[in-house]
Amino acid sequence: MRSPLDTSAAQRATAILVSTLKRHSQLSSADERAISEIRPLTSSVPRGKDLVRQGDRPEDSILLLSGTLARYHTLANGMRQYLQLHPAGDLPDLQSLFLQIMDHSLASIEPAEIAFLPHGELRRLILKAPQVGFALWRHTLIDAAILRQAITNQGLRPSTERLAHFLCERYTLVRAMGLADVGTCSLPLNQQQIGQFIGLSIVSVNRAAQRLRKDRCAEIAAGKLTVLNWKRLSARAAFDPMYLHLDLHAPHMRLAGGRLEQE
Amino acid sequence: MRSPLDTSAAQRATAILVSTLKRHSQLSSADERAISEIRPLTSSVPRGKDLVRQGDRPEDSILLLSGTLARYHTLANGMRQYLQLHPAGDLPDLQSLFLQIMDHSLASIEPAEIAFLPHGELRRLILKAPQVGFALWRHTLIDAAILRQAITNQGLRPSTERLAHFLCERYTLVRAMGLADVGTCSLPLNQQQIGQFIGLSIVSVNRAAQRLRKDRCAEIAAGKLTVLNWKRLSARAAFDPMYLHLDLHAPHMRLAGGRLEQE
DNA sequence: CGGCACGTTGAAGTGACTCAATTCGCGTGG
DNA sequence: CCACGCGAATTGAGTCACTTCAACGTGCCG
Repeated sequence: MRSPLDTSAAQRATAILVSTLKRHSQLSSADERAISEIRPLTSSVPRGKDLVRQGDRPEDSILLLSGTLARYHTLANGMRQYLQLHPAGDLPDLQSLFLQIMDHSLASIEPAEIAFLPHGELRRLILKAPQVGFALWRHTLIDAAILRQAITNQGLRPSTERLAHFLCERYTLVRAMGLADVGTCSLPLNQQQIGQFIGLSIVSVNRAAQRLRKDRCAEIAAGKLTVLNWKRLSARAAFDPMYLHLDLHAPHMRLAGGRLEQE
Repeated sequence: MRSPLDTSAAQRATAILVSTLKRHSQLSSADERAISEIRPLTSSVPRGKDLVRQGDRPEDSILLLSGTLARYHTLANGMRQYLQLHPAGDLPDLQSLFLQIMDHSLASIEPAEIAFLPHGELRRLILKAPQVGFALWRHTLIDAAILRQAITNQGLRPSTERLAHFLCERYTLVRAMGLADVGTCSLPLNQQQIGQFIGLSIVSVNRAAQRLRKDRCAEIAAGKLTVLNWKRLSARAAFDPMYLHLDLHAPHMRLAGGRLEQE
């Protein structure tokens, strides 16, 4: 499954890692050089495959090069709760670097390309370039901030507002990754899965989505989210992107097609 | 408010920090010495006071010496969602070391003693003793694991099971801190606040608590949780403490009064 | 004694759930 | 080309868990 050492693939991976970390952290050129010395193995996975399972003890952390991954919990009765949706560029199980046992699973939602960053190499990298360590740490802290919002979203918001918030977050994150056109981004989930993210039944997701569509806020169709009116959508969700700790004025946010606040 | 430099208070604080980190991480004696060189300021706060607010940019992280703190979100409409309850020994806003802006608030639930660990000193400590940095990082990762469980708890479990899970987590964490007698621990929350933790109305909390009491699982009264039958309680919650990433066989777990699994 | 915070209870309302049927889009095979 | 199957979206109907509202009990403290 894992491809043999391939220099160009490794370079692509480290370049993606650098740009992901630069989204929220400053790196010196020495830091970047240190990162580029990692030689990760890369691999392709089809849709719907578990990369890591609850109870596993992984020896590498995953960098997502393309596609979409998601983390989830499974209860004994088989019910599933999705925890986080990871767009390309993300580091979906960095925590396994310091937590031996996986307390959740990680699956591919779309076909994906991934790079395996061996824990040993990561530790060496962090010792050699502490600022890179801080950037990685910050990355895990932003993850935690996103989890906190998910708690509040589920605890306090009724279905339509809850869905709206979920969509706002997704759109903003994909935009931040520089992967979205204006007013639209991929959302490779069916209504069942969206429900498992935000704690709603499939029927409720459907009706909430219809309300958002009828009110010309947003539209979900064919694995794509279309934002019809960002102002209305984000207002409905009471969405404040502060918790994502992104630099919303950074070039990549502007490049991605203009005013996040408007339209 | 902050007391002047006091050597013995600082020593107490660093000792608590060491024992907290040792709960999940190994520290060399050199690491411990490096930690003990921190000279934090300490302070007492009454019940119900915000230590840090959403939007603040703190310059130190807080170590809780005694009492209880909680983190929470506030929505524009004034609704409150509690996110995490921190027993003595915990580091409730370590993330501010790398995330400039607070995306949530931190308040005292009980009168508390706290130590302020200046970010600058923490960064120096981490550079000097990387293993301490790893331990602190691990601490924030366990926090994230707890947040993930909270999402699943709210998304998947009905009221009684949800409350049961909340109680199991609280009991296990306080036990791990070595602060609980057998079968009982402090829970300085009223039913309103419990509801704001687990996303239930005060009435539902009341009725869920009654069911747990009637079924001889657990009892909540006067700021105290009494576990009547751990097996039944944890089974009802489908509670698996793995996500807390504690060493359940460590001496402090045994010292705290015996078999966590039983009675 | 009065006030207050907290817990408890009953009753009525409702948002979300389950169940079940129908429709839609799309790829596949006859 | 059309029939078919299948997964996903949609819809309606009935139910239920949790909510809100409102009242009342209880213990504590000034």
